[in-house]
Amino acid sequence: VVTYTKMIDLHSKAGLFEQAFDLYREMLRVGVKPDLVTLCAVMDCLGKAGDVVGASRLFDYLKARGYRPDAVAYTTIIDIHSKAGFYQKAVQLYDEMRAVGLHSNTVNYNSMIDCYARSGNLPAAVGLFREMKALGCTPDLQTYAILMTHHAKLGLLESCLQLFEEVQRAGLQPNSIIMMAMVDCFGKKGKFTAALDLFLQIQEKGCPLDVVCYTRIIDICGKCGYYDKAIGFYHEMQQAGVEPN
RNA sequence: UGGAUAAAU
Repeated sequence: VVTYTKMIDLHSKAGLFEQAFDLYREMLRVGVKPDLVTLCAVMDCLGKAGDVVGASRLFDYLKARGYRPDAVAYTTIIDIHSKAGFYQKAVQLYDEMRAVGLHSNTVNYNSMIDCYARSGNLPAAVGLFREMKALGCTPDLQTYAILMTHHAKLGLLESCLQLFEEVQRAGLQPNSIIMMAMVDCFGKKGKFTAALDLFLQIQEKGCPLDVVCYTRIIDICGKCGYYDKAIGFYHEMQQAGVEPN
């Protein structure tokens, strides 16, 4: 069962959904009984393949068959609904998780914080962030990345800066996602010089910049009217060995 | 030995 589960997961992560499902059918055919971990991997695969209904049905099925979903199983199905835009259903599943006595862990909080923020309820997202800290659940870099990204999208510079300070106070190493959220936020506020300065700092520090980072600085340059700089970064990107997509 | 969470256009 461990081998089949790992194989299903590997194919799913490689985007080979049909082959992942084939492996699941094969294990059933040869009489290997899937456990909760297997079903979780299959749910995740269904979700990534865009079949939210299928994932949801599998979750209901597994409960009906007597499997007891753990926090990972709930996070899997919650996140599938959240990413597909079914926020209410995600929150409903989150409530159910807590109702059955399961505790949120950092990953579960991260997923729910993102869910609330995506749904447009940033106060609820921040509320969960406070709750996790109050309950002794340590936010990680991803927690901050999620919060900073959403604050940046709304141009909430003060909050973004506060979160950035908190990252450093927590002794976490800001990565390019964290840094780019700050760049975005400056750009959103029309503080082009600050955005550009920070981006140059990231470059100087040798922080790995990928096509997403370059596309964002190009976009910011363009939106601020600095067309020459936009083209400049486009060339710089290629000189750095990053291919445009 | 296996499962869940973060950024652009």
